[in-house]
Amino acid sequence: MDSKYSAFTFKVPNKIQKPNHVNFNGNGIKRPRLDDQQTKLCTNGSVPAKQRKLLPVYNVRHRLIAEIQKTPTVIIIGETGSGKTTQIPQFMHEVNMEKSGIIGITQPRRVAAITLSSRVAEEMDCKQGELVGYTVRFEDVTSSHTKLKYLTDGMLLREAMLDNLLMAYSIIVLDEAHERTVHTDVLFGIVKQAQAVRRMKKLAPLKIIVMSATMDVDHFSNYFNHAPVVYLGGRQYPVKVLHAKHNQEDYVFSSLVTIFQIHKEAPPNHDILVFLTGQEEIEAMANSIRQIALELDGKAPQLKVYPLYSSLPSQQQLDVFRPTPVGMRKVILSTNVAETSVTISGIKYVIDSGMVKARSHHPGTGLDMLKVQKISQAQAWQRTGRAGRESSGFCYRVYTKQEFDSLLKNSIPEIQRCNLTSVVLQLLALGINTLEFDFIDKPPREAIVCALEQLKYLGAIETVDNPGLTKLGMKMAQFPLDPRFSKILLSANEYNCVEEILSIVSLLSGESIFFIPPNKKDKALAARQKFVSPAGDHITLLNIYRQYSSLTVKKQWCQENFLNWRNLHYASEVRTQLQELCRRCNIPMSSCGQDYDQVQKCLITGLFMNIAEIQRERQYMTVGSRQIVSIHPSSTLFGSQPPCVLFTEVVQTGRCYMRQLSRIEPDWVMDIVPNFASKHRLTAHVT
DNA sequence: GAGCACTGC
Repeated sequence: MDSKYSAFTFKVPNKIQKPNHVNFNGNGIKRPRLDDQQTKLCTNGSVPAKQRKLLPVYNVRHRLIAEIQKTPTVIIIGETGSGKTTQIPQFMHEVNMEKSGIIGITQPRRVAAITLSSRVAEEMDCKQGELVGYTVRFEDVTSSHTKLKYLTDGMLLREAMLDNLLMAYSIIVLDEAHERTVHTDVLFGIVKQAQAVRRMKKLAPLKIIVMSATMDVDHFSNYFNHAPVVYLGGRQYPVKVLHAKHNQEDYVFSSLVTIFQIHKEAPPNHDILVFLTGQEEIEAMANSIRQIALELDGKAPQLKVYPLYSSLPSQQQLDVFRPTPVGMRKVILSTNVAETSVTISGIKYVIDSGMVKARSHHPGTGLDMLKVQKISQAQAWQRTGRAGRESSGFCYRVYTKQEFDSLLKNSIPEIQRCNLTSVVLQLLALGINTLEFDFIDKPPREAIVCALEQLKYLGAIETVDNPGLTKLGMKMAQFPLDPRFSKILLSANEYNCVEEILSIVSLLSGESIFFIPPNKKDKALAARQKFVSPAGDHITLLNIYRQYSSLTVKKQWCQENFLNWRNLHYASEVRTQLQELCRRCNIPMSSCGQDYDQVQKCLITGLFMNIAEIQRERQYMTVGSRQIVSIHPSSTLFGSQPPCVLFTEVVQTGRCYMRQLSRIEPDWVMDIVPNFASKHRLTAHVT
């Protein structure tokens, strides 16, 4: 019970019986509708039917097609439920707009690409992979007959690296553009350039369709040379928005109080979705709710509480989707996974804490920060919309209208707050200097220069001022990895440990394989102890992977050992893919057996910028950027104090924590990267 | 001493 929320958990039952109430204003706050002055091609929106003909977009298909045919680029703004993503590609195909090419429709997420493709294949009465197909990592369900291809934006970016004019496509639809993922943002520039070059060279034209749910369309339109904008109505039910009347000091507490205000009055089976910021907060609130609900026994419907966050094992995530038993109420406590990635039916009430945990990158120090911060207005509306998917609903904002008005209109695009090393390398592979790239929103120049400097250190480019790719850099760009990991993999043969590095890099490039349930922490840690190596986290990961891959019945073993099967399985698929790429690069397989020093030395070839030396009791300083850092409590090295460590990343939460680390010898650094070591005066603890 | 938003190749 050492959680920072534990005190809170016990106070709540007393507090809640006092007249402690969050007052909400409900007077006429309406979602800003699409401007009625604009051409609105669609109005109808209430018929709940499966058939295509009843989708709002169907009635306007002729005008829509005419509009798309007129200009090379069109922006389509459509509300949820307009049917734009499934129908518009079909309409275009019906009039053979793609001619001899194909229609590519990008999605930010894998599942979306797969499910959309399967729905459209069904509607067109064909098998997936024939006329309609999809391409995501590890899965290419397309054939030479495929005309409608749903794919992740990252996948299209990979394809652009083989052909930057994207000649296979005659139409590219960039869907969910408002999400502004790094990949979508880069694609904006790539397709815009491909379209211009194809026109200039008199090649087959490329039509671009940008689909978004945002109202802020001028930005997109201006970027694409004032492309026309088409508006589509949706089929969203009205949601009544209520704001807190007074400022709330504690969004967690206010959310909790609001849950019970609703619970005491709302009819059973009206489910509640609460947006919070992270695992610990969610689990703590789940406990509070369960305790309070006990005291309400008989006075309100029975409550079922479901935490929801992405590191939850799949089975527990699936529980959320089971229909609520009659006479009961479901309360789902979710991170922002429920904003876009996961859709739950039956939600009548949304409680919006107004907060989100977000990662931001600081180019100068190379540090990442994970900070709870205020959401944007667009995000607030996205959350609100989750209450109106099947019928009208309510959204309780645990913050005032004034606070809402003071929020940013849109979230800062990812490209302006992430590490750009990968992007810069990929653009270079496309022959583009990032400093000159036509971004819709430019990332800070400093961030680009830092990325170039890092690539120089890794040996991927000639110089920062003349960033031509080296032979090594070209190879690195082929790997779907952080450039530092690509470098490590490409060095592995020198250290005779390609097998081992393949495993470690695959595990590092996915999500955590450990699942530590808050109530069984001791058992989970004891289970992990069986794999722990004194060398640190990287070798511990290797130990786990070696055992995992030797087993035939893996799922049960994972469960017994508190390991996340889904993530381990994913890592094994990554590993297969990387192994194939190694084969194509003529890297022979090799293994160092138990000689783990080889593995550790190899890791230094890519992570030498991430070395820290002990300064005093439990306090470390990074060698390059001179930052004070500590060992993250999740590390197997937490508790020990090795003089010199190599880490995978630093994340600042409260303090700056190094995550995924290995103990190393300073001498190794001198040998492997002598220039770096002497430049930064590595203190080589001579004994 | 004390903590892990979310995607994606």
